Amino acid sequence: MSNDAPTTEPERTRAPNIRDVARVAGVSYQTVSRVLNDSPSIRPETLARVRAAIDELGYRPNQAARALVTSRSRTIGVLASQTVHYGPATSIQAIEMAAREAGYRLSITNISSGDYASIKSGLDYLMSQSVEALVVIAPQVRVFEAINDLQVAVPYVTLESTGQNTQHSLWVDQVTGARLATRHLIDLGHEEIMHISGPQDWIEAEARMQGFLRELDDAELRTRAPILGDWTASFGYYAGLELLRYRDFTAVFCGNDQMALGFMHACREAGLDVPGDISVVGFDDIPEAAHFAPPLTTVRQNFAEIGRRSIELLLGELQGERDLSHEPVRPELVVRRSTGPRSGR
Amino acid sequence: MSNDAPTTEPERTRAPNIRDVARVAGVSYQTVSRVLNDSPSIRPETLARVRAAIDELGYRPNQAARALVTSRSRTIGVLASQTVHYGPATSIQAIEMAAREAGYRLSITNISSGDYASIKSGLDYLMSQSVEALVVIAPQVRVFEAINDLQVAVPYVTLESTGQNTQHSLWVDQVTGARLATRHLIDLGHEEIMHISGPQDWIEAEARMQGFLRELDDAELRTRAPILGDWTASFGYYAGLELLRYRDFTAVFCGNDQMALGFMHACREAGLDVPGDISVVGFDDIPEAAHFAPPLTTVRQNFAEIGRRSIELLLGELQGERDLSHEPVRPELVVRRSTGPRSGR
DNA sequence: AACGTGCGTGTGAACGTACACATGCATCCC
DNA sequence: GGGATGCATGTGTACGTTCACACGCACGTT
Repeated sequence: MSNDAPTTEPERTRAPNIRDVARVAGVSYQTVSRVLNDSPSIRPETLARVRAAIDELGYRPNQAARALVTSRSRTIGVLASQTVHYGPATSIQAIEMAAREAGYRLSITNISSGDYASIKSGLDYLMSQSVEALVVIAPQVRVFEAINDLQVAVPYVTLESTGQNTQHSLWVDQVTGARLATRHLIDLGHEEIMHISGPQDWIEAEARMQGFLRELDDAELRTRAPILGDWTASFGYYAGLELLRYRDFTAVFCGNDQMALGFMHACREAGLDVPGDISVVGFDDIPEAAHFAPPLTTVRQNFAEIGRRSIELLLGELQGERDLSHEPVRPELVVRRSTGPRSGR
Repeated sequence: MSNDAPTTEPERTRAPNIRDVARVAGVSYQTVSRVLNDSPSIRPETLARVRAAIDELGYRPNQAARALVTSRSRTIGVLASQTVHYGPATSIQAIEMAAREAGYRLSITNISSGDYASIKSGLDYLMSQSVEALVVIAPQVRVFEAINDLQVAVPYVTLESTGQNTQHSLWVDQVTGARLATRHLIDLGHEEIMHISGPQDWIEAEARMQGFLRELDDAELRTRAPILGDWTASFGYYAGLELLRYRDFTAVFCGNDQMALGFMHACREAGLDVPGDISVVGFDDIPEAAHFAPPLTTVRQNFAEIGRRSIELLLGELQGERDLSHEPVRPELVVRRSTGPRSGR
């Protein structure tokens, strides 16, 4: 009763810690810590002993303890929307790889709807993860409000398209991309050109629309109100059915490839030939675009590059770099078969 | 010199902790902890005071400290591949939402190539995050090896298609899905049917192929070696160009919608009509499939459901539930315009 | 009146790591 | 040969939280 034999079986199946490693290696735990953090002043022999002990025990540093004491979470937050689409998905994948390479992990949050409450709750969640930085791939207009309201104090990057707010944004020159697409249609002789845009609270959509309108303006062609879509093929289809009832245009510039696909579907149903009767241009160059019927002329964006650069920018800022200016990411026109000269009709 | 005035400005811009909250609320830190953990025995008045203090200070619990002391990371790992595709992306999104709802966060790792080293390193990374559970959306054959080699001790779920290994897998009845698709072609009178499958180390691809072969077998039709693809539209296109040189078949069942798209592209180039000359069936029902030319007959999978169920299963296992059997997720045939009766030729 | 019982709250550990500092020892220079 | 310098390693402490336990008090029971 007086002895509970406290020394027997003191270990459960607890994960080994830094002190266990030290004991096995015959050094102090601090030396082990030094090995883990690549301290320069370690004797090669000691280093080897510690390494051996780590392998023997299958030791893994406890990230929680490390985060606690350094007060660095080594986490980058991603506020995303529509991640099932090719563009965001590709960027996120590149972000994930770049972050992992730099020793950061990712915390991704999808906001289902684009309303303010949903954005705020997503942002709130990321903050509760104490992310060190933030990448926004979402409708940004409302995100900016939320970032202010929640007093987000970490560096963040959004994809911004006009090169104005270079402080927090990765400059993707979508205006030029849209101008390229529009110019291409104008060069083919089209004078009545429609635009089916993305949702207006996406800066990407807004910039593409601006590029479209400016290019038409420069060519002194008639501009008309773009249709506000939602990025989906279905929207492109139904918008097409509607628009083709009047058919007072000979070309369409779609805000992304999916909507272009839907639109071309509507053309087929209306008995119209693409590009014989109507030319169609998309945006993004998703891998499927080359296999649409007909293969789609579109504007290629290097989404992976965008993802990598985002992380580059954030990491720079985390390391206290001041000058965060950068070259814009430039899209590129890919001409395929969905565009042709304006029909003589 | 003797006084460094140690009491002045003791606080930097440190985040408030549980003790700061306690001080403001006039209670002990333990009481604050109880509020945070929804302890039942708290006087309503005290609760309100603590809540007010939390709001006033903008306090957020430190997850690292919490993880350290509870030795629970509240993280679920996702080992993924090809996340830019619709299916995985949709499942992951559902997983993310279900996990977040349950108070878990996600750690997603993409493996770029499917080789063993890459898988192992991805898995290793997830283990270093001390994930509590694991979802695998990747070529699984090699993943199983890696899981054994690394002695993964956490519950994990893979998408498995045959209902054999119900211990660790979510049963998605893709065999039946493939049989549905094949049956549909047979019912239309086709007797020479090709199959372009996914990569063989994906269990999904394997199961779809099995379903295809078995259904042909039951109908006593000739089976031939499927083409082993890589899920991409481009592969479907080039495979199509090759296959159509002989054209000793009247229907094709593709392992996913993208390959079907590419195949139909090849048909157009070869001057063949779908479904007039050749019927095509896909798999997955991506949102774009309804707008292909022609709209694609395919097998719908509820990817979101799969994602939710995965988490449900894992959470159950984490809470010590023993009986993890479940109903299989059943795919469903969606007949559109890419299939038709065998031509009389 | 003495006793257990429950509720609401407080006190002392412990989790595993990194940082600041201290120590022992060899080396160097004048 | 003695002090300064550098290297390799060890000791205390803090990070913010939860858990096990202890405490005081009001209540009902014996």
